Amino acid sequence: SYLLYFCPLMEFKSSEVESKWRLFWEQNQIYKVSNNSSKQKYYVLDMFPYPSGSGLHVGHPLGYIASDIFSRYKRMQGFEVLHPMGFDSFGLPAEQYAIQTGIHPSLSTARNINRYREQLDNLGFSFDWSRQVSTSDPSFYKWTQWIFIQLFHHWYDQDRSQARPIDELIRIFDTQGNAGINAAHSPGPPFTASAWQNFSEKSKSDILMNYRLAYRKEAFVNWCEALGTVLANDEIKDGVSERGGHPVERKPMTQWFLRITAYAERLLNDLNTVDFSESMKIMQSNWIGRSTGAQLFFELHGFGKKLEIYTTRADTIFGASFMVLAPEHELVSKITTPAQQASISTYLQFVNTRSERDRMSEAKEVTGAFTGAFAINPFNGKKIPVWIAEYVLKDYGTGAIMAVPADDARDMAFAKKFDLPIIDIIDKSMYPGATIEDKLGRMINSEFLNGLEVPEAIELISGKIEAMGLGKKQINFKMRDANYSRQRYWGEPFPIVYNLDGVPQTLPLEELPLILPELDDFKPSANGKAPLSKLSSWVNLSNGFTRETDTMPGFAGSSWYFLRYMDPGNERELASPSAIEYWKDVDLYVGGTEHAVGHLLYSRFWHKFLYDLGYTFTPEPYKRLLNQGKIQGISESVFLQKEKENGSYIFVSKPLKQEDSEFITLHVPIEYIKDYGSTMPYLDKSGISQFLDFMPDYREALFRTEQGDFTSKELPADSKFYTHSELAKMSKSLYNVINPDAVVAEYGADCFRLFEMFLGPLEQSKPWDTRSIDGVGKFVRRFWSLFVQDSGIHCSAEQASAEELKILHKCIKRVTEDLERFSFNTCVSQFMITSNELKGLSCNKKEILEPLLRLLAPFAPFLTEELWHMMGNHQSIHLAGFPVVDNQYLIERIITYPICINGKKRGTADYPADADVPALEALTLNLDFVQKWLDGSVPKKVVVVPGKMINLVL
RNA sequence: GCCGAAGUGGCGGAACUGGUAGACGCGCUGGACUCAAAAUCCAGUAACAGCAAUGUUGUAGGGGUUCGAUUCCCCUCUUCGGUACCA
Repeated sequence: SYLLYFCPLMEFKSSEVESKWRLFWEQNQIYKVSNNSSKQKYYVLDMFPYPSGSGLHVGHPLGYIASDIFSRYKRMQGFEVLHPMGFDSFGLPAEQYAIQTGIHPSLSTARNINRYREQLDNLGFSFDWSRQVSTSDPSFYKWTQWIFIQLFHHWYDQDRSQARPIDELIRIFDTQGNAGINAAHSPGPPFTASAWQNFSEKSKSDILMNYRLAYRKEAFVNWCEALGTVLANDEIKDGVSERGGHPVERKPMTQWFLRITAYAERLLNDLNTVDFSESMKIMQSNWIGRSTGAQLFFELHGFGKKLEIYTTRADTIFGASFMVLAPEHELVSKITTPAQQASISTYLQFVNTRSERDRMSEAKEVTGAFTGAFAINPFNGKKIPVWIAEYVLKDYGTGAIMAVPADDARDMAFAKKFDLPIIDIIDKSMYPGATIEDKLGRMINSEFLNGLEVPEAIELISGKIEAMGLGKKQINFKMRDANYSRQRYWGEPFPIVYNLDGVPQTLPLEELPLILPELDDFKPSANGKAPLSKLSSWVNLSNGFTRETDTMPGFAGSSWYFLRYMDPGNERELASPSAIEYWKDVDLYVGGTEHAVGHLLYSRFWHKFLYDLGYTFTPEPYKRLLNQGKIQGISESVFLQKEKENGSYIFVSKPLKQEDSEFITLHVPIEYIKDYGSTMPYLDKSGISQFLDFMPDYREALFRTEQGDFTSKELPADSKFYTHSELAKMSKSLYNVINPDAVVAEYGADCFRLFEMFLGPLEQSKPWDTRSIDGVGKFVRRFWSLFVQDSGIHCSAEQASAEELKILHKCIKRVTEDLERFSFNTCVSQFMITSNELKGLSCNKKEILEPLLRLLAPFAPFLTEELWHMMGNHQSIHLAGFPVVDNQYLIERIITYPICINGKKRGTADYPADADVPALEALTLNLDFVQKWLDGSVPKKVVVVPGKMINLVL
C-alpha cells in the first residue's frame, strides 16, 4: 500500500485529452467532407442558431449532440456525411443591442459567432467548419438577393402547377390579354391583348405586380411603434410583439410580399411525402388551412352591384338571414344608406381605434352596424339586410359572408345581439352528439333541399349554383402571402431600384451582392421609414433613381441556407449543379418545434420554387424531421414580507411561510444555492451574504429560520434558509442559466454529451437535473477502467468466451437498433449495462473491448479516441468502421418459459429454443407442479407463445 | 373553444409488433474500507401485510375486448404544446 501512494493510477483527464484530440482532428482534417465522393451521401442538418449575446446554455446543444452522434454513426457505417453548421446572423436582437450600446451589429455579431464557435468546439462536434455560412455575410446574401430577383421575375401557372418566367406572361398578355390565364394573382381588372399593348409602362408594371411571386402591395401591416417596424403574424403573440411584448396596431403601408399562397396546394399535398411527426404535419396543414366551398354572388337591391361571398356551406342558403361585410370592405362606403351613415361611421371609427390587441382580447364580444342596404337571396328572392362587423376578416375569402345563425355559432351570437331572424334549416335530432358546426343532419325549410342529408345537399346546390351562373366551386386557404419587408437596418438590402415613375427594377447579377452600407444611427425614422432611408448618398442614384430602403426579414437567409452548405465558396452560383445533384436534400433535419409554421414552410416554399426553375432536384428539402424538446431549468426564489408597522423587510424560510400572508417572490441566482436540484434546497450563511451583495437593498432585512429571526450577520453558522424551487425555462432574468462550458470543465465533454442524451427521449422537454450527472460520470470512469489499470492499457489477446461475445453483440444489436429509431437515452443505458456486465466478468479481452470502443465512439468522441490510440492505433477511431452485430452469438440454446395457469405465473421450465408448439405443450402438461394443479382434469386450452410463455386455461 | 401529444416508484425515465411492469441512472437505507471524511465497492429500495417463504394491490380515474392490457377500444379528469372569430 505504501507503493501505491507513489505509483498514481492512470486517470482519464478530460481537459488534456480533449484539447489534444481537437487539434489532431483539425490537423488531419478528419471531418472534411468531399463533394466528389463515390460513397453514398447522407446529409444531417441542424437548425443553425442565431448568435445571441448571452451564448449557449445547456439546452441549445441537445439537438446538436443527437445529430452529431447520428452523423458519426453514419460516417462510421461508410456514408459520406454532410454535417455542417452556420449562423443565422441577421435579425432584430443585434440591432436592438446596437441601438442601446452604439456597437455596430456586424461587430457584436462577429463577437457572438466566435463565442458560439468556441462553445460548440468544446463539445467535440464533427462539423466541417470549412463549410460554415453566416446569413449576414455578403458572399451569402448575394444569393439571398439573387433568389429574391428570381421570385420577382416569375409568376405561378396554376394549370401547370409551376413557376414560369414573367416574360412568358408578357407574351401571353400581348396575344390574348389576361382572360384565359389561370395564374396565382392579386385581384385586378380583366383586359384584352390590345388594351395591354396600349397601357403605359407604369400601368404594365402595376399589372405585372399582381402576378409576380415577389410583389409590392399596400396592405394592413402589424405596426409596432416601440420596435419601429412591421411584424409578421408569427412574430406576434396575444396581440403584442413576441419580442419585448410591445403593443401592435394595424397600419396601411406599401410592402414587399412573397406569393407563398401560390404553393399552398403543393405545400399541403407534399406533406404526405416527408417523414415529419404527425403533429408537425397537422400544425402545418392547419396553418395552410385549405377549405372547399363556393364563391357566390348576391344581387344588392337597388345598387346594380353584386356582392361576392365565400361559403363552405352553400346548403344553408335558405337559412341566411343577414349578410356581413368586413369593416374594411370596399363596398361599405358605396352601399351605406344616408339614414345609416352616422351609425356606420361611428362603428368604423370604433374599429379603427381598436388595436389588434383589443380585438383579440375581447374576441367573444359581438359588435357590428347595419348599412341600410339589402341583398337578394338568388334562390327565393328574399331581401336580406347587409351588416358590417369585426368578426368578418378582410383578408379571408372575399371579406363578406352570408350569415346563417341556425348553423354557425358566431352568426347565432350576432343574430341574438341584434335581434335578427333565426331560420332553422337542419334537423339534427337523429345525431344526438352533433354540434352546431358538424356537417350532419337533414335539411328542412329549404325548398328543393328538404329531406336531403347535409353532404348531399352541399353537392346538389353547388351544382345548381354553377349551372345557374351564380358562382362556382372554390378552394380557399387560410395562409396569407408572406410580408417580406422590414423597416430595419440589420437585414439583407433589397436588390431593387425605383425609376423616375416609381417602377421597381432589379439589379443585374454583376451588381450583386448589394452590400449593406455602413450606418451610425440604427434607429428607425419616426415616419416608419427604414434606417437606410437616412443615407441619402446611398438611396439616391445619379440618374435620379432611388433604392429600396427596407430590408428583408429574418426568414430570408434561413429559407435556403441548407443549399449553400453544399458548395459554400461558389461565387458564380448559389451552389454548383453537381454539388446539389450529389447532396440533393437533407436526410435528417434536427431542430425545435417553434419553427413548425414559420421557417419550415418558407424554406419548403423556396425549395419548391428553385425546383420549378431547375436549380434543385427534389420537390422537398427535408426528408425527415426530428424535433428535440427543450431543456428546462429550475428557478429558485425566496419569500419576502414587508412589515406593516415599520416598513422593514423580513425574508421567510419556505417551511415557515404562512399561506394567508402576502409575499414578494425574489429570484435567487442558482450558484448561491446549496443542494440545488434536491427537494430542500437552501441558502447557508455565506449564500445569504452573496445574495445580499447581489441585492443590496435588503441588507438590513431579517431572516426567519427555524432557529429564529436574525440579521444576516447574526445568523448562526449552521442555519439553513430554505428556498422555493420551480420548473421554469432557463433564462437570464431567472438567474438559472447553466453554461455548458462549466459542466464540460467539471465532467468533460464526453460525459456532458452522454448525460444530455441520458436525460430522456430527445423529443420530450425535460428538466436539467444537475445531480444525476454524477451517474454518467461514474460510467465514464468505469468504462475507462475496463481498459486501463495502474500504469496503462491492459487488454489481453485471449480469445473471448461465448458469454462475453453474447454481451458484446447484445450491446451492438441494441445500440444499432436504438440509434436507428433515435432512442439515444436507451443507448446510453445499454452502455452502462454492458460495462457493468463486463466488469462483473473482469473481462479485459481485446476481442470484446475493441468493438465496444468503436460502438461508443459516436457518443464519446474524446474518450474513445484516447483509448483507441493507447491501444496502438494511429488513425482516428472516427474513421474506423461501426461494429456489425453477429446474430450467431445471440442465439438462445435454452429458453426459460414462465408457466401460467389462468394467466397467473405458477413456475418456470427450461426448454430447448427450437422446440415446436406441440412438443412444448406436451412437456408442460407432464410437469409435476402442473399435474398437481390440474389434479386429474384436462385444461380447456393451452396457449403457447413461442419464446415467451405458456399459459394453461382451466 | 378547436387540434395534437402525454399521464408509470421519492425523482428522470425503461418495457421495440399485447406476454414475469419499474431496465438504467439519481436519491435514500444498511454494510465494507478509513482515526475520520470524501472517493470506491457490496447489498436493499413500488405500496400494504409478514421474521420469512410468500400473498394482496398497483402504469391518472371508470368501463370494455382478451387466457393475459402500461400497450387495443369507449368515457371522464389533469398536464403540456399548437391555434384562435378562416365563413
